[in-house]
Amino acid sequence: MNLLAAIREQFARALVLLGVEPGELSNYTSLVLTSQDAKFGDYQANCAMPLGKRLGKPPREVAAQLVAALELGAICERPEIAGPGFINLRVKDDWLASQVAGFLSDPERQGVPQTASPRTYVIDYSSPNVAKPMHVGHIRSTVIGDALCRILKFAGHQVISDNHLGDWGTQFGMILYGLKHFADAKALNNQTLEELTRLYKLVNSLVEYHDTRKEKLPALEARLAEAERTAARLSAVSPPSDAKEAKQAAKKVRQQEAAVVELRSELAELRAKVAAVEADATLGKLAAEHAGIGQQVLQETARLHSGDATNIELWRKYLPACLTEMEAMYARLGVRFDHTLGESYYQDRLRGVVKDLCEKKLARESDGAICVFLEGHDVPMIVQKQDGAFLYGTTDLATIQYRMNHWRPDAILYVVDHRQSLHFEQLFAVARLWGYGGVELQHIAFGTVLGDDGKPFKTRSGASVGLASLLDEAVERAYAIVSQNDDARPEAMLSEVERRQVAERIGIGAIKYADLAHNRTSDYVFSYDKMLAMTGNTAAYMQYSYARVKSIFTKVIADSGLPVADTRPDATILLGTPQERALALALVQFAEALDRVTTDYRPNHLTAYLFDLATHYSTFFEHCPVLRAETEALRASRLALCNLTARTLRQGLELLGIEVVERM
RNA sequence: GCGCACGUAGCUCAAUGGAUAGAGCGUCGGCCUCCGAAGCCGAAGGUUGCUGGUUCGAGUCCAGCCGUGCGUACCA
Repeated sequence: MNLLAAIREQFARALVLLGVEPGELSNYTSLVLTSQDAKFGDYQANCAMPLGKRLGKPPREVAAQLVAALELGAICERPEIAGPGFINLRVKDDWLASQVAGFLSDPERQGVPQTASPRTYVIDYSSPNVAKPMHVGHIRSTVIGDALCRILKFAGHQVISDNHLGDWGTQFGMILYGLKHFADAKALNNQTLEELTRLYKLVNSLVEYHDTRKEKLPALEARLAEAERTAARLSAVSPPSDAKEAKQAAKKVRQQEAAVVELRSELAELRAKVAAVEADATLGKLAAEHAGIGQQVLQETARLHSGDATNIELWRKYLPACLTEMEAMYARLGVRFDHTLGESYYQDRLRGVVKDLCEKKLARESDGAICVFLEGHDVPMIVQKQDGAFLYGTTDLATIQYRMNHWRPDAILYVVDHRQSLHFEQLFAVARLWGYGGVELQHIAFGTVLGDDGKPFKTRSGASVGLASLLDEAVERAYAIVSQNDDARPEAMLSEVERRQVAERIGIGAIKYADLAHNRTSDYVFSYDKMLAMTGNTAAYMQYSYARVKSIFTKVIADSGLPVADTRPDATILLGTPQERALALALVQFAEALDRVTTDYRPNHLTAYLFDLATHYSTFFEHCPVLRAETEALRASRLALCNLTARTLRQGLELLGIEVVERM
């Protein structure tokens, strides 16, 4: 059971007796919380203060009435009223003990209830572009989305995971252009994917080159000139006599000068990039020969969309190589999807979407494009370009329509970079106007992965880091750590094969855990050293904690000679020390942690819980001898606590998509 | 310009409108003839960017300012 939920139910009953309307109950029951500080008990109810205000009675009096109306005797000690009207609750030791004992015969769920109101979720995550190698930016979407799928499913919801691949957009137009102009037939045959990647990168850099020369550089030069003029003007003005105004004016000058410096360095960077292309004999020649490449790429894309036979055939022929590569990556990450319906899947529905939007007067022509104008937005959502091509917004609308028709979900979650929040705001607004008001549409936004310098994580040369090499590096470092530790033992414990397996799990786990442990909405700094640290809130530490618990059972097996060293499901749990009690309470609160994750889709609540559980276990382990316990009954009880801790750690990590190791 | 995020210990980050804002790393001090010390026990470290407001109660909500990042009509 969910202890917090059970206590809240009791409070709901009591609140009704005090005259609170059923519709307002949750305003008050939501103020029943786990205590931040153990000295205030295990749970606290803070509802007497607002209720007292509402009823015009002293809060402490209301608290006393609530306490009198509560029927929590089976679960809690007599509630205490403290301060202005806090009601502090302490869970009874014997109730805790019997709950925990019950978990022993429930290895699948450890007392975590299935939700009473199951919903159907579609979770849209990962969604890489084909041919464009997956990079560090894809990891968060993939890892967070996968964890949310696992947790919602475990909670008893129906979950449909869908990988909405970018397999139909401009990036494939680049491949098409590359195939037609730069392909090496032999390489294309033998090393298809490598060649496609090469083509993508080549075309992309040429497009970038021309775009920079024609658009970005002039724009930046204009901005710089403007900034320089403003700076000159500001510094020419004589300072105002008023001290405060003078200070502000001086500050403006400083800011403007700083802006000029920044723009100059930006300009120098762009010029250097252009110069680098021109200095490269091959690249420079290609750039000169393909001056209109940007437009041409868009035309290739448009031709694909309009059903051009050649482009369709090339697309069919070369898409599979891209997909195979992705599947290998997902296999390594332990991520799977129920569906992989990419953008291409919806291409024949796009025309109909636009037509329908026009007929319903939601969309209209503007500057040659078909747009949906939305109240409160300066820019419209464009659903069809001047050249007739559709955009990802169009595809996203078609996708919503498809998902609603086929799966009838209660919620669709999009696990996508926060930079796309404007797009989703518009998409959801249009979807609601279009008739999909009943479904919960949520952008599960997350922050950028940064390097040590606080800027988006890149290699030293400025390229984005490929996902494969990222994983390799983490696993390599994990291997070094595992080997070093094992070598430091009097006698090595792990075989080479085992070391490799452990390193893979620790390395991949480290990356996933670091991602999940941070509040998803904020950016976070990527650091191998931090994520692979054996101390602190890391996957390695959690895995260590698990292995350490398991080692007790290894010892039991060795000593007793019994093949299975599990605890008896009928063991009695004894909670004679504060450490045992704290551990038992932590075990019971697993359900609450999962609940917190599902209410606002934040996996970091689960990592925080697991770290807390591991810490409670360490304290328990330090203070309470297990195998050398004073009595046989105490030994059985403590072994049971160890067993349940191991199970909860394993289960919790599994819900995050992280594998444990039995020893390391 | 407009819009959206964010600003918390030296660093990396938590915190559901609740009591004295918490962890880890780092620093300092204790604890291994004893189940994995990758640990435990303890100390130091904060005007939660600033100023107001709402509230019995604000890191959290509102307004204004300062700073950072991102986005802003035909890429995704």
